[in-house]
Amino acid sequence: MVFKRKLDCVSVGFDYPNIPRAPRSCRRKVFNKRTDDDNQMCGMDLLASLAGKLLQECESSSASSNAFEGNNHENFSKEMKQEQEEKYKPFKSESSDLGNSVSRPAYENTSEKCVVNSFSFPDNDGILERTPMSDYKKIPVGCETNNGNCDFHVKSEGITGETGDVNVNTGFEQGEATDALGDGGLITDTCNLEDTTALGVQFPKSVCVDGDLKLPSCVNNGSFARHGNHTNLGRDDDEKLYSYHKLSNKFKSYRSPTIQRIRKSLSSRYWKQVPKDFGHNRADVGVKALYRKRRSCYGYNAWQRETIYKRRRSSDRSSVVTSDGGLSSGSVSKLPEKRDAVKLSIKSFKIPELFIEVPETATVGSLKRTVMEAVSVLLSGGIRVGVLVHGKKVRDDRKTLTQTGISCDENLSNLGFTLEPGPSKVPVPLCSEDPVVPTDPINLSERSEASPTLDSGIPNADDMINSGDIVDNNLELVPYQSDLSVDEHSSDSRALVPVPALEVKALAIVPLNQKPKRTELAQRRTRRPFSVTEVEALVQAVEELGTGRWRDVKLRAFENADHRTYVDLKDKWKTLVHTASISPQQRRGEPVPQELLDRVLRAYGYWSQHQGKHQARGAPKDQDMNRSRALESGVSV
DNA sequence: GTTAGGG
DNA sequence: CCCTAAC
Repeated sequence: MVFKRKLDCVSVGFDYPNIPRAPRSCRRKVFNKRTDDDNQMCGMDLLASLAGKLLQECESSSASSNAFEGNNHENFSKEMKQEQEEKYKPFKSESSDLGNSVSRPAYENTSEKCVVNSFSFPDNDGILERTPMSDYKKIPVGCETNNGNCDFHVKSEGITGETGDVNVNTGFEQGEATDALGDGGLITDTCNLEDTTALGVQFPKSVCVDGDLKLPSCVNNGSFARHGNHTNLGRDDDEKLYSYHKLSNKFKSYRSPTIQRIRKSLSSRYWKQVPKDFGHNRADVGVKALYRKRRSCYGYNAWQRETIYKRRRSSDRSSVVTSDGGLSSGSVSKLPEKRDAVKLSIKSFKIPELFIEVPETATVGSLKRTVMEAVSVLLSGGIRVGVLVHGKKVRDDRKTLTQTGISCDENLSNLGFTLEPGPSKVPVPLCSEDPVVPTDPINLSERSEASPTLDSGIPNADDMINSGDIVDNNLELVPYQSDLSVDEHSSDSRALVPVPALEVKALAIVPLNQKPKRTELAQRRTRRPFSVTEVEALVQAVEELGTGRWRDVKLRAFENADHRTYVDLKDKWKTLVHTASISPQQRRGEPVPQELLDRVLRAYGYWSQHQGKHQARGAPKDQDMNRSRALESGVSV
């Protein structure tokens, strides 16, 4: 089903900069609530805050794509339009001429759809091995010709201009991990590719290793010696991914259904879990309902933090065990002598496919930020690592590697890792609103996994299924819940769309009789300041439609901007009127051109006086607007 | 579901 | 941006 939806999504011709709603991880609330106990989690905070910051930038940037081509003749006098055209020539020049046709956003049919099949994580030790890359910032983006013809790198921040092969070295024998993705921050970059597919973005081999897992068998390689104590043990970062769908010609954004979690069993590092929305992202739920629902389902944050903390302690304990198991606490020189040490190198992890959609007019920067946001959210949303031995998932985290059959004596090619949606240990969302509470038996297995005491390591349903999907050392992400959806676990590795089934599963754990504490659960949407372009579109729409038809305004000027509700538009208009009424010195935020503010006042004055009178017919004449404005300001005309 | 207005 | 009353 998911796969099918994905195809639908790709084929549907909707085109709006697919700026996903901000991840909950960016929310201030979370950070404010943090206690001292969370100090250790600052790494995740950094990432989250970075994501938030990028998101804002992304928004302002991408907003430029919200080019409203207001060539609608319904309402405006020619003078007005000419004036506007004069003032927005640069803007209009990029827009298709829609003539007298129904007003359509100029970005229609001009957006880029990219499917990011995978992301390569930066090399943990990339600082040493990174190879310089040439500048690839300017990329030709053509919807028809080069669709998807782009590539994304995940780079460590501060190493601008460089990237490198993705290498996640994993050493079970060490304690402290180095988070290549965490503390240093992430940036994305793009470059062109020589080869693309219709649906997917391919990655140059130098960057994407296509999930190959190289497992040097017990080799005291230079890499290990070099990194010493800093060898990575894996990560505890959480991942989340986006997929964007539009159904019924309406754009829908699916938010991180595939919330996944990497768990590292040995590292003492811990990434703070960022609030995320499990659930309610089912395809059969309308966007609005989806939003509404989500807002009421965030009660698990505190709970989740607690859980994380507990898990971290558990993790630490595990680490100790490992250390006791023969590994001195960090003396690198000793390690090669340890016969029972297991060294393996994970060449790359493949991040699940991401749908990225940006308009052609979007800047490369906004593209980067869009991808960055998706990746950041993915990383923050929860992902976990599964270990496969001989294609069979090892569920018991308490088993030693030896017990599991992982040792240098064994053929490590039998060892595999999977990235799985994390929230199998779904904290119980305090959401009881959704009546859909499937009682899938799989949930039981998931629940048992959440409870270590019940974890017997006995293969269960998802074991079988996953082992069927991932039998080799391929690290491609396979939706952990692929078993719940019929069609998507085809061999197509691209079928890694966030799986709505995950939501079902998450919901399945929702207790029925728990009333949501709305005040605690509600989290604000991330603030997304209106760009000048958006303001212009809004002003124009209001000029044409008046101030009492926000739904129409929405449909006319922001139909494809799902993150702008008509309430948002109404609110923005309210603030615009206020802004226009105060002195420029008192204004904050991105300055709105005075010309626009003048138009705001003009329209405001006019529609204040013509409430409803002309609404059915349309906008006032320019002269009327001027007269109205003059009237309001007490100036005779 | 929309609109209007206070927070 | 949220919430809610009113329609």
